[in-house]
Amino acid sequence: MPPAAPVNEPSIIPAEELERKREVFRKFLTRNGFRHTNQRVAIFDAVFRQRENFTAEQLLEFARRIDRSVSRSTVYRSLPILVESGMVKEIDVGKDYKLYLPKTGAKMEQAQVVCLDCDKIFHIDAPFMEWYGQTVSQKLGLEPVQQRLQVHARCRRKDKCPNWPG
Amino acid sequence: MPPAAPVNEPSIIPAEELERKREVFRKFLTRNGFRHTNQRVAIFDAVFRQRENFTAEQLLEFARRIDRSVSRSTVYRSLPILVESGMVKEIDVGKDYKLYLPKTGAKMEQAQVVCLDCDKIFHIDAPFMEWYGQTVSQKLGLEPVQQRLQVHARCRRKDKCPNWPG
DNA sequence: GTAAGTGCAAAACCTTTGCACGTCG
DNA sequence: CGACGTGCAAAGGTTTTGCACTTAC
Repeated sequence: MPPAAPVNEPSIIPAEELERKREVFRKFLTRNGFRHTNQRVAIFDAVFRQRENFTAEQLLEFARRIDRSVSRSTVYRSLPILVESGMVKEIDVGKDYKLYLPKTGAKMEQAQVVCLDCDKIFHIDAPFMEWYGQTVSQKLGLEPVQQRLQVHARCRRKDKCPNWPG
Repeated sequence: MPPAAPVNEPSIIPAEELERKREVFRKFLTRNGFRHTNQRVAIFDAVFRQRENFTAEQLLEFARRIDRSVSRSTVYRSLPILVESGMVKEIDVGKDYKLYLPKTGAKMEQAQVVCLDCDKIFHIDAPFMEWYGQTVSQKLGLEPVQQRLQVHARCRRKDKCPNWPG
């Protein structure tokens, strides 16, 4: 059961910063031979109106509020580009859908604490993670690409969960 | 593209130890109100003939060599029981299928290093992982259930990968 | 005997893809 | 114009489920 649709909130990011990010994205597209389409911009904007992590399906709904013509295919085809651009983070916590998150600022590596009762995800800095990935990979003669540290936990009683809505 | 079918190797485990494990499993079933069926035993035996991690589909094939009547449904319905019994470990490395592994002896927490080029998975002791999960969960008022640390890396040239077949 | 287990095939679910049309550059 | 992008619907691939039949206890 994927998370319900998010509420359409105004961007957390100051207008000027958003504009700057849009410009970075535009340059990324051009530089890599991608085209600058209305749909991609709508999806991009939808991403940066989020303050929580969201699913592809949620992003579709959100982007459609900005541009009705955005289709599911385009969302799914755009997400890898957004991730590749480094402006969006993709998280896989072992559920059957992936989660996405706008990258604001230069964040360091983070671990996720996933509450199995209320599905809330906490993001926690884990600076040692990168070091660990490098060390271990090197020992095996491999080249580290990415690492992830996830803790699955329970709040037991939903109303006691620090992040339970309400 | 899921891994190819495994080769049917004899059990790594000494016959007597396997017998003992079978008994533990039998008791687990009885104690929890599950029934002791031929199919479950065949699946159990199939698991403990493996020395590498395997998919549900591979397990089906393997179990069928022991008991032709084993069906896909039964494999998928048995795996959660095997995992719950603590005798089989389930690993999710972000591919679209889960991996399973017989638990031999009392292993400590392990991290996985996943080679993105050859799909090989290395299991590495990471004793600090449990400590980390507890510490972080406690800070959030949650009860830790499980944690996982995964490093995704590349061997770049397949023939150079320490685990590339051949 | 009766509740639990099983096999089969269909369904579920997110994600990907083929194809014809649209549009950016 | 010509290649890249898009929408739609159908396909993909693993895992789950409904149902009628078996079987363990």
